[in-house]
Amino acid sequence: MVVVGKGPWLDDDEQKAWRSYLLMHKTLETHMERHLQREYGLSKSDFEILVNLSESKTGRMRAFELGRATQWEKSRMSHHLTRMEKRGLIQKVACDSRYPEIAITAEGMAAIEACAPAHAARIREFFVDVFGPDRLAVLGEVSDEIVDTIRKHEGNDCPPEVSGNC
Amino acid sequence: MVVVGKGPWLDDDEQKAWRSYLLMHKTLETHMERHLQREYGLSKSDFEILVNLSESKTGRMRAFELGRATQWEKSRMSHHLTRMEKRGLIQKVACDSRYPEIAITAEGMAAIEACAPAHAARIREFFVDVFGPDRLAVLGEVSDEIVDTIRKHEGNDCPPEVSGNC
DNA sequence: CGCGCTTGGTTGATGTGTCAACCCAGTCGG
DNA sequence: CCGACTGGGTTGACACATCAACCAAGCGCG
Repeated sequence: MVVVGKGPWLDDDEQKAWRSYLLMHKTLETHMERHLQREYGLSKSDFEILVNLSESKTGRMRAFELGRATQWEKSRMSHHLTRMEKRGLIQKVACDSRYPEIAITAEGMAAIEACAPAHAARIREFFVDVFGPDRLAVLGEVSDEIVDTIRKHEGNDCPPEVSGNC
Repeated sequence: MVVVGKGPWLDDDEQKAWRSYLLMHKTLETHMERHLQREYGLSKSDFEILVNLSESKTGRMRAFELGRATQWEKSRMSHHLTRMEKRGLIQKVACDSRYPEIAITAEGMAAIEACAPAHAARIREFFVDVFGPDRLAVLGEVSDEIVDTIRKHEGNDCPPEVSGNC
């Protein structure tokens, strides 16, 4: 069924590993998201924003800083921040006349502090501990290599566009 | 900043590996999806469906078989198949009086055959070759272990619900 | 028979992501 | 000073995912 040899095709082992990986990621992601949503009413996106804000010294960041940290497109950021503000998790505060800062609210802080321990515990249980230290270290290395490879490749396609959504 | 010790918290190395992994996955997924979308007009979801249909002997499957293969919720499947039919990639054909079969159309077949080589080449370039055979084999093993771990855990929570959307 | 349960599937409301277009304040070259 | 360009951000239309509710066979069993 699978064409072998010199072509771009994957051989059976490669195919199998790739599909195992895809299934693993989907299973893990679904599990984590459902947990976050059902127990704490936060989506993965909410969580990402709140983590970044809560880890910053001041609890405030500009939208484009969040964009750099999360790798989201700016329109997604804008939409999601609007929704989060409506739910009281963050607040847009005007500061330097033009371009508001995004501030985490007490409610937002409470939400992330409530869910963080359980979230971390799940990462440990289903990911970190199953890998174990050695294999986990290897994964970290390969992950960075892959990101570099893709970045380098995309750099070739569109050199000038840096932080826009190339 | 990070609480260490016996708690659920991740230590620095673990945190770093986990975040590298997340970034890698997002970068890779975004790259693959954009490629598929821009060059071939297919979403990742379209691709998944078409792969399954094109790999089946008859080019036809029931919706719930596709659901088993893709791990999608049934409503997502229904919505997406409706949209794909509207675009001419698949067709719902009535057969056993009740419950249509999903058949890949000539157009759908052409679409996936057109994009498959380039898609496989990208998986090879950015994933398989960066890992290399040894590390890739390890990843495959760990992935299966993780899926087992999560499945076992979820089995504890909700034993009777098998294929529904527990 | 008739009641209820399960299975496969659809529907609609709502929340979320993406794309393209736009806005507005600097800024830089003339 | 004026026009073009850039960077940060918003908007609207649309594609997509999720949830809960529903529908319609078929099955089991009293």
